[in-house]
Amino acid sequence: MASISDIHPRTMLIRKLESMAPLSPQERQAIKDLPVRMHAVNARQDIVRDGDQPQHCCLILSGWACRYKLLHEGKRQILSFHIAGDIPDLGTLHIPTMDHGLASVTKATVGFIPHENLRALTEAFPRIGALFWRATLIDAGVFRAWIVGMGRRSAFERIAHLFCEMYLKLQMVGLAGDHRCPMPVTQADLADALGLTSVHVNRVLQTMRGRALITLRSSTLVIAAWDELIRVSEFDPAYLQIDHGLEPHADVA
Amino acid sequence: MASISDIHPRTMLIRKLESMAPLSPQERQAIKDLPVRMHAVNARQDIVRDGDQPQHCCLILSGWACRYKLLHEGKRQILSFHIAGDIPDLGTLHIPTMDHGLASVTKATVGFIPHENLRALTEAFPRIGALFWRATLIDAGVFRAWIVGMGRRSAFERIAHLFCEMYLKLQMVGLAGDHRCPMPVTQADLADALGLTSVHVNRVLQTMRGRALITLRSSTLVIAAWDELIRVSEFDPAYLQIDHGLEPHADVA
DNA sequence: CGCGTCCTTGATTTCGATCAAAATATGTGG
DNA sequence: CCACATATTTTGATCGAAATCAAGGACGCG
Repeated sequence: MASISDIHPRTMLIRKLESMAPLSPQERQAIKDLPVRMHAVNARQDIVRDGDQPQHCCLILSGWACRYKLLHEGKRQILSFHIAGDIPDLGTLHIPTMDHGLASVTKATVGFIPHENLRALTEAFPRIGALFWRATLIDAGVFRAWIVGMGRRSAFERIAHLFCEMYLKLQMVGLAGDHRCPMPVTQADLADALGLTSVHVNRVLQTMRGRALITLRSSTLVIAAWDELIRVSEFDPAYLQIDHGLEPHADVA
Repeated sequence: MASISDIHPRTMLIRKLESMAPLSPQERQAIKDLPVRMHAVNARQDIVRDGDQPQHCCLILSGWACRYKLLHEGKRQILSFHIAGDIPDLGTLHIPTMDHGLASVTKATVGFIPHENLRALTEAFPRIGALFWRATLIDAGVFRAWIVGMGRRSAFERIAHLFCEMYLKLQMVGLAGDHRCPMPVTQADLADALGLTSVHVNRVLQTMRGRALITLRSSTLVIAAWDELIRVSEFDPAYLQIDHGLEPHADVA
């Protein structure tokens, strides 16, 4: 039974950054010294609102979150999904006003870290600053992948592509494996993420199940035919910058 | 008659950065000292290819460029348009392998700046590093705006939105004004940028002309009904981070 | 002035949207 | 643990925006 106190927020951050590049003991310590204000949020709650000028960044510790934008007549576009280890609003360090909202998808735990401490951290340890920058660049790569999907892929291909993407993202932080991962989103959420309607998402999912490509029940996705999903969606994981075979380089002060 | 030698590459960069934040004399000087290798490219030529690992960044000095991704059966998705002052591949400083291509749209002049010099610059002047980071964050905001458009806007609204976006981007660097700007793209380019077909773009443009919203002839866009275009496309310029309160571009010699 | 690129037009098709309602989960308080 | 309320998924019928296919026509440009 996980409770807030079981989550070690700074460890989560260290693990995430070390999946990109090794950290020195001093860097690790500086991260451990960051003040993090823990916060539990219910499903479907705003964490940061469109137009806000937050003075802290939000580290996701458990659950899923999403960025979104609301349009006229209740239309919504989800811009990205975020999982443990992500800091979706890192950009507020340099762009003060949010041009979109950040909300929980599921019940979630988030840690708020004041801008001033993050700034002090990146000033004291420019390599950490570079990793933060790199994280936002990877996010941008995901945005580009979504643009490609929305512009040039069918509904079927888009859904398949998103499943591959989320599976790998979850796998990176140890939350997926064996072609099985959490997928705690409604079909309406998927629709809002992929530029479709929930009715159509439903029909495509049935096709996928019918072809025995996936199962998706009680918020768990099982990808029965990984290669096939990769193939039909032309999924190339390069943009996720998964750093396999990361041997710890001892040097680089 | 502008020739390569008339373009002052470092001045372009200084002007761009100063549109985001004022620079100190030392910072300006360091930028002036950057080595820039000038290069003229014809229309529709690759500048950086998908999969490349460039050792330099590309500063656009004149003309238009675009990022793009190719898919099966010749499908293409344009991911962004870039104009003078942009460094579309700044991200290669921290993400070595390109996950998309960069090509000229028109004849263009570009300046290549070695990574090592840019890295030295950002190490010596962290504030410039922050501005570079900020520039990539603004790019990400544009990606998000495109996602919203492709997901939830009609063809008409998408085209209108893009026109507003490009007009303001051009205005920021002094290349547009009076609701008139260059728009040197084919209808097929627009289609590939917006997830449409050129046939449909053509028909929507005719509708726009018919309603006297725009004229678009010989690569020049005139927006006859700015407010109307803004309204129908729900265009909110916030994501472009246009910093009013600094006069547009007092010439920096 | 000829040729390739780009734009335009028409006819037809299709993928996904829309509208409406039923069936099934999920959750909550008593 | 059940009963009720709410949210989500599923199904069916119809519609519509944009794609596709196919030809002409216009224009820059060398």
